[in-house]
Amino acid sequence: MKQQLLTALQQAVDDLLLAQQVEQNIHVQLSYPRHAQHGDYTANIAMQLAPKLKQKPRDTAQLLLDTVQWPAQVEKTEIAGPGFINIYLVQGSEFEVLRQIIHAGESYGLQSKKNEKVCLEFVSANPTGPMHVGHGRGAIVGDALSRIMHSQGYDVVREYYMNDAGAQIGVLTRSVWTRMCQLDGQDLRLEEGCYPGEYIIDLAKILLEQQPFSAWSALSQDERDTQLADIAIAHMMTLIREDLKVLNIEFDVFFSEQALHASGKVQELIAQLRQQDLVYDGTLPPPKGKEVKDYKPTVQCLFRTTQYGDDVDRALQKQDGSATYFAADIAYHKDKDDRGFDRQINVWGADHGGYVRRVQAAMQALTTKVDTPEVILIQMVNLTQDGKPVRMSKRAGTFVTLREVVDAVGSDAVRFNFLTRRCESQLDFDLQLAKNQSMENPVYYVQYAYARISTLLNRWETEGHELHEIKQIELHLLSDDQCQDIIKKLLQYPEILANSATKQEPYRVATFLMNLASDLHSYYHKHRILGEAPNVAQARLLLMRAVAQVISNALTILGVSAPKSM
RNA sequence: GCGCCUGUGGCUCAACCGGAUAGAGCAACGGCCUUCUAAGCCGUAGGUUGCAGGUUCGAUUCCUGCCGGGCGCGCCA
Repeated sequence: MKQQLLTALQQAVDDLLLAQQVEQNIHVQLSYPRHAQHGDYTANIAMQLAPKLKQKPRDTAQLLLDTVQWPAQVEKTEIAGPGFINIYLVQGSEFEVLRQIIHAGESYGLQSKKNEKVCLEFVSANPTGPMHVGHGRGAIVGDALSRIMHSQGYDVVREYYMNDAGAQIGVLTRSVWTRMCQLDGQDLRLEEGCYPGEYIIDLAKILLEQQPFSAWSALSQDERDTQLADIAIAHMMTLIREDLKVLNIEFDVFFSEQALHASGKVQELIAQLRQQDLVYDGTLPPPKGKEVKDYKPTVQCLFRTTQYGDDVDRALQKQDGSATYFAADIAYHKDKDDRGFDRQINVWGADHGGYVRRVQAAMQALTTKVDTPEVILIQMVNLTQDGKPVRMSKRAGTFVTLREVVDAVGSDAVRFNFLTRRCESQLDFDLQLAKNQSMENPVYYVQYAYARISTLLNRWETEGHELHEIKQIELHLLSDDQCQDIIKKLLQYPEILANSATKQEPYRVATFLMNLASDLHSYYHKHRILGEAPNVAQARLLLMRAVAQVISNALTILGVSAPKSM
């Protein structure tokens, strides 16, 4: 419907521009007025057009209205306020959406295949310990986004980049080995910087069960480190996968940084860049913003990222000649491009904000694609306990695991809680509050609405009644304001979902659900359904079915369950 | 110092690509369960959208400057 209106109006605008010999393209937008008194749809086009035509907006609106060929469902139009064109549909045309929903069922809101391959990378937490609450936000947003984009026809691959190479793996093996030594009875202290968490001790025990300490210590240090690292990483990834699993999150691809190094692709890349004169040997200025004691200017292999908008050129090799994290990361993103993805989207924590530009710069140099990868920065989760801030750090061992929270309040509550806010806003998460007052979580508000409807439908059937086909139902019984509000929301759901995908903002779906649930609760309270005359009951049940369907569809897309009873 | 994000009732957040009268929840106060789930509903109170300019017919939204909060700024990852 909206599309038809747009087309009609656009035609009139184009004609008008042509007639007035204004060479400009302007595309019409229709929005839903906040107040019902302003019609079913409203257009602000006249106000945008008027200055270009040197007219008064209301006059322009009139000119447009004189020529528009509206579809038959348009009852009337009016010019209002400074020049809005308000459109009113024929009574009853709004019921079409109910027919659509009942007919489409689970697929209401979905879109057909777009033939666009998207690589969505998220979580990518270091395999050095279980996930903490901060990781959870990125995990949930990324997962929800993948579902939302999938629903809109994108071909989404969900990818986890395992940082299973580099210094933190050394720290991990050192930590484990120290614990193993301690378990063997040695009086050893955990070195500065090692991971103090309990989970390391668990791992140490597992390793000692595999073979006795004597066997481990018989190995050369290199050999031992390699073996320990392999097992430790595998173990940590298992933990992480389990943590994700309880949140209903799974990945298509786990991409290993180590494998990338081993394949020689990183060195290859550097060689290739050198050939293209994109790297050079130079010195970096000392870092700004904080005192650096041991800064020594050294000659390094640098990538000319400044040519693509970065602040300084970035090092690809450390002093010892090994590749930097950045070098591997470029190779990784290049690899994704080679794998044929049309788009790369990365969900990163805000602490990686400064890193975005250099990766994009590198990708621009390598592929000429601008804005690749697209990065969604998730702002930090400020964890508090009883109102007091808790610093989360794997190194300090002061973190609250994601698992702990999920076990306490459940996947649905955690997911929805993290999805109700925009990614750009910081999030306070009080552990105690989350556990105690989980009932306040808006997810229950939404699920409750669904459960109420389910009960109604269930009772209706157990009492031996049937649900009528939509053509038998007296739809005009759904003409009061409250019904109309609900129907309008149902109508807007596909657009909300589409916007949520294009803008990559899952919170829109969550917000929509809360609004719809609010309407439902209000309606439910005000109107009886089962006790009414059969024709009234049938009509209202139809509305209920449609609402339940949309709630269920939207919850599913957010990865949240829709229980039939609570 | 520079870059990114952010500032909306006491608190947590909405407001569709700039639209008409800025909306919810929590907290406060007052009501509603012999009837489909009170995890709910209805009402009252609470706002100069951080401040100052600018662009526009029109600004919470865009631009500039200031103020406040967060994150980041070597060869760590």
